Formats: sequence, C-alpha cells, structure tokens
Amino acid sequence: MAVEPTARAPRADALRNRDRLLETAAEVVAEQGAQASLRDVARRAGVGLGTLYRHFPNREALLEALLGRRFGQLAERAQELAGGGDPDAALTGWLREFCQGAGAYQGLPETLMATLRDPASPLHASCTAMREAGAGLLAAAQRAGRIRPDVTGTDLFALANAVSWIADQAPSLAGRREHLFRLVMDGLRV
Amino acid sequence: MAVEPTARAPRADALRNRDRLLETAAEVVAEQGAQASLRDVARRAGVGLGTLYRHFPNREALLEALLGRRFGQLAERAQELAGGGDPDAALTGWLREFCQGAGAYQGLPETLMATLRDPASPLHASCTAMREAGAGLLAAAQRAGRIRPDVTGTDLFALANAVSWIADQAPSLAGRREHLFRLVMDGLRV
DNA sequence: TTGACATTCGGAGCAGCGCTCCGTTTAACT
DNA sequence: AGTTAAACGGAGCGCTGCTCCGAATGTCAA
Repeated sequence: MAVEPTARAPRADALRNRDRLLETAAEVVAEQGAQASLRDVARRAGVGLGTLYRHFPNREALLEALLGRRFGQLAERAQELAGGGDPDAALTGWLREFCQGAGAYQGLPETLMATLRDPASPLHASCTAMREAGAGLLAAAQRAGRIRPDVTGTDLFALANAVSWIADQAPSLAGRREHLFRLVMDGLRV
Repeated sequence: MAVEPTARAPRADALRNRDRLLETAAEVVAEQGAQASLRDVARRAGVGLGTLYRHFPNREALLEALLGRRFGQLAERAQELAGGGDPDAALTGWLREFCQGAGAYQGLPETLMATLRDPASPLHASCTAMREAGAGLLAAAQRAGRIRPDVTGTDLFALANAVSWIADQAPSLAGRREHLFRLVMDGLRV
C-alpha cells in the first residue's frame, strides 16, 4: 500500500483570495444574474483574472461553490419530508422551496437545466442529488394517488424551473410566480 | 399641406442584399438558434457587416422579418377559431400551434418573452397582436366555464413559452413537449 | 452616353466577453 | 537565510454586438 505523501497545506493567500472571490461573486451575481461577467467579479475582488480561473475553472464551478450547500440542504429537506404526513403537501412545499432557490439569481433556471445536458458540469452532482430527492417525494405522492402517474421526476424538475424562468423574464411576472406555481401543480394532480 | 417629395425607389442591389440576408438568416438561425452570430449571417450571405446592420438595425428586427408573417397568421387563425365550435378545443388547438411556432428556433421563447419588457422591440407589435388574439380565445373559453377565471392572457403566453423553453433546454426533453403541454393545460381547466 | 449624386456597400475599429498561458512574486518549510 | 513549489496577475487570443466613414455603385437627368 503506497504511503500517501503528506499534501502541502494550501497557502494562506490562496485561501484568502478564494474567500474574497466567493463573497464578491455572491454580490455581483445577485446584482447581474448568473451570467454576470467573471472579469467583473475578479476586478471587484481586487484579484487577477487568472486567480479567479485557478480557483474556479469555469462559471459552473463558481456557481456550484455559491449554491452547492443550499442544494444539499434541499436534498436533506426532501428526506425529512419523505418521512411523515401528507405526501401531497410534502411535495408541494418542497417544490415551492426549490422554486425559491431557482429564483435566487436571475438566469439560474437556465443553468440548472443545463446540468441535464452536461454531466461534466460541476453543478451536475449536487443538482442530480437534489433532483432525485425530489423524485422520491413525487413517487410517494403518486403512490398515495395524489399525483398523476405519468409525471416523471424530470418533468417535475423542468416545470419547476420553467415557473422560475417565467418569473425572471419580466418584472411584471415576478409577482405571478406563486399563482403560476399553483396552476402548474394543479395540472399534476389526478 | 406640404407636398410629399417622391421618394426615390430603393436600389436594386439593396433589395437583392436584403433578400439574400433573410434567406441566409433563416438558415443560420435554424442551425444555431435565435442567438446566432450576426457576423456569421453577414459572412455567409457574402455581404459586409455594415450592410446587415443597415437593413436590420438589431437582432430583433431581423427576427421580426423572419417571423412577423407567421405571427400575423397566428393572430388571424385565432380570429377564425373564435367564431365557431368548442372554445376549449379552439384555445387548446391554437396554443399548440403557438407552441410549435415558439419552438421553431432554439432560444426563441426568451426572445418572445423579452417583448413583454421592451415595447420598443421591433417584435413587440406582431407579438402583442398575436398575444391579444390568444387572449380572445382564452376569454371565450372562460365565459364557457372551461378555463379557470384567474388565468390572464399574459399567464397563458408565459406558460406556453415556458413549455417551449423546456423543450429546447435538453434534447431528452424535446420529446416530452406534448406531454408537458397537456399537463399545463389541465392545470388551467376548472 | 455621359456625368452627377444620393444611396449603398464593406470592413476597420471599439469595447466587451470567456478563457489560456506564462513570467513574476511570495508563502512556507528546511 | 535560502530554496522551491505554489499562487499571482494580466497580456493576449478569438469571439461577440454595434458604429462609422471612405469607397464603390446604381439611378436618373441632361
């Protein structure tokens, strides 16, 4: 068995820069959306562009660092809800939370849907885990006879993202999000 | 009353170039989607970039030239359908046609939704006319008690675009379009 | 047919983008 | 203090949308 050579600890400046980049990215992405200029993020973090790309090799990696934890929490939350109570309420509640997450940044629904095409995306893992957790809630609600059996987990993911997508296409539609969410959910019931 | 100075007829080369640009744009947009490179369109049309921009001052103007007629036809079609028969079938059928139109080019749903924000867009007029025609069918179906009264014309437009949007987010979802369309429509019924 | 001229053409140029590459600096360990 | 691997930062590449203007050309009158 090969002895693992003791890995050198990351340099202090590297850690500092990584933190600053994440902070700044959160700001910039909140302002400009998920398609914000990465040059801008580096500039505002007071860091070279090369530094940004070393820490986060592409936009998805940066977003994964910003959103990964939240996705993980959503997956856990689904496990919790799977345990008790009304499966319909569990599914609906969870989806509502998901939609809020997907609406956190303008342009995020596109990014989330892109993980379906691109398994190599850094967001793929956390996103898939979350999607599968949701699929569990869906299956339970279907077993309980509350949701149409011809709805797949991917359908659900797509529709939830679509509702969030609508909300950030026009300011006038943002206020309709909950309403549209209910319309779509009603279409899924038996 | 000022005499309108007889406007010079457009030059033959100008007409020729405009036609060639439209032909080429249809090809390129079919291949690359509504966000295709305009430089590419000009290049493949064998025309300078300046020429493209003189004929079509921005991307929306080019798309309007490509799609305007189809939108007009859809608006007329709504008028026809408004006359006879089952209002629910009329609405559903028309929306299905609309969705096919919105799915004609990858990225088109975004463009259509953008007309809600930007009344100055060259696509705004034809798009609004079409939207209002659809709203007429919606109102009829609501009067007939077939569609929930809390659905607005804008809701309908947004949801239809959202279904088309889903279909072009991942190849695997394109085949689910009709299914998703039905799910959403069912949510709108009383 | 020729000359005049408005119209049209075409592409260089600007500012921005994502991303790579590499010479320079620096933190960390001996 | 000296060595060295790691990290830094920004010039540079090829792309984007869009503007601007000198050169070319179609059209119409003489």
